[in-house]
Amino acid sequence: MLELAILGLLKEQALHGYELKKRLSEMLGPFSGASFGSLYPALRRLEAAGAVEAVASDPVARPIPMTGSLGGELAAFAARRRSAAGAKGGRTRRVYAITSSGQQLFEELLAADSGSTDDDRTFNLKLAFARHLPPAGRVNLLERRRAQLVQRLSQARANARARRGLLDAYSRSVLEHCRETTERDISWLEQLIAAEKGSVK
Amino acid sequence: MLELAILGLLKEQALHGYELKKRLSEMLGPFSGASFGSLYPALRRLEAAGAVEAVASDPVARPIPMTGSLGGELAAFAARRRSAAGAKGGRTRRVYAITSSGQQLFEELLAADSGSTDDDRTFNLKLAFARHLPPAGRVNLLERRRAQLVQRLSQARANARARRGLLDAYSRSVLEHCRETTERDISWLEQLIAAEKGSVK
DNA sequence: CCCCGATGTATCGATCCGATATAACGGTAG
DNA sequence: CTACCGTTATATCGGATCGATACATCGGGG
Repeated sequence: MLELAILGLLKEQALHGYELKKRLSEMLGPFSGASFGSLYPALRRLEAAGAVEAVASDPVARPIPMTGSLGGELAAFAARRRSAAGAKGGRTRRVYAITSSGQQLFEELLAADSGSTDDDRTFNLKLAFARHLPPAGRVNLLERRRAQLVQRLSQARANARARRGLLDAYSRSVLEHCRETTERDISWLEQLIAAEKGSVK
Repeated sequence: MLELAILGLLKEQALHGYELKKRLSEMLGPFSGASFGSLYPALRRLEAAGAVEAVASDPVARPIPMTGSLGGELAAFAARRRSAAGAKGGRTRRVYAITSSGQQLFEELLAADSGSTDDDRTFNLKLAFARHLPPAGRVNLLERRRAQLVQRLSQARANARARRGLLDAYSRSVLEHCRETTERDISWLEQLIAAEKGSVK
């Protein structure tokens, strides 16, 4: 859910699309579900829903080039002209800020269960924003994830028993590596859960 | 690339959509990029491209219910009637087999480089089919993947240095866990590469 | 001065996903 | 026997995402 990621970042400060994407990429690694082709439509959706609003078509928003006030006014004029002309691309920044209804939407999305259909990426995203969750919500998120991985693991094991011998070495290697990764994920989660409960106590 | 997965499975034996999905799910875990909403369109694409062909609208393809030849003929008739009526859903199996041009397409997709835009799932898929690759192709695949992960890792580290202190404990935990997972992936790859080179020698 | 690379917004087509509809079959409870 | 239910099976829809590409502006170096 890209919306959640966007709202979470805008919650801290108003940003424009390009910067948003950079932060997203470095926050979730390269597998963030963030590309311009999905980011800009998502921003439009959020804007249409009233969850975010454009705060300033601030042209480049950089310390004024100190050639007197004239420079600033010219830049502003140029921005207006570009905006009015329906410029199809270009460098004029569109800075978005979160609204109060966006804040609310963020809370809802963060706490949403989605009935175990929570993607791997969605979980990482939610955990990265766990600071905005109440302690009970954090534990809940971690426990749900843990249950999901445990189930996935037992299913993988049952499957491995059923098909032992039918697969070649490469397939088996992939499967086993996945199994190990899942096991490590689970023990990571258990550490986090323990830490969470320890801090509450 | 779902096409690659489908062709790889059909290479071993002719299958229908439902079975294809089951094998896909247990082959790549639950993150196989396989859902009916993408599987059936992919089959249609492959059929249109001549890479696969329907071999029999075999109704349930089960040992004939031993009531003489009549049972079989009735079933075949029912299947023909259903097929002609343009049935919108239902249980009539559509079994697909790979064609020689499909074999060729499979080789191409498996060996394709895609200029480092290879997804995590795509890599796992290709590795699972590495048996169909020449030894040099296997090493190439593994080395490419390793280079990709090494780059991802160094980027993540540079990023961590830059933003140290700006992130809360949850974000940092996610990031660090990702880093560890990537490191393990790399050492796994290095094992595979060593094994591959050892077996060649 | 002019081109190059980084910054920035935007869109297109293709693909993939989750939900849902449709339908036939096997078994079992009444 | 039938009425229902869970599994098997194909198919489609709308929406989300992706990768590629286009367009536009700015700063800096040759």
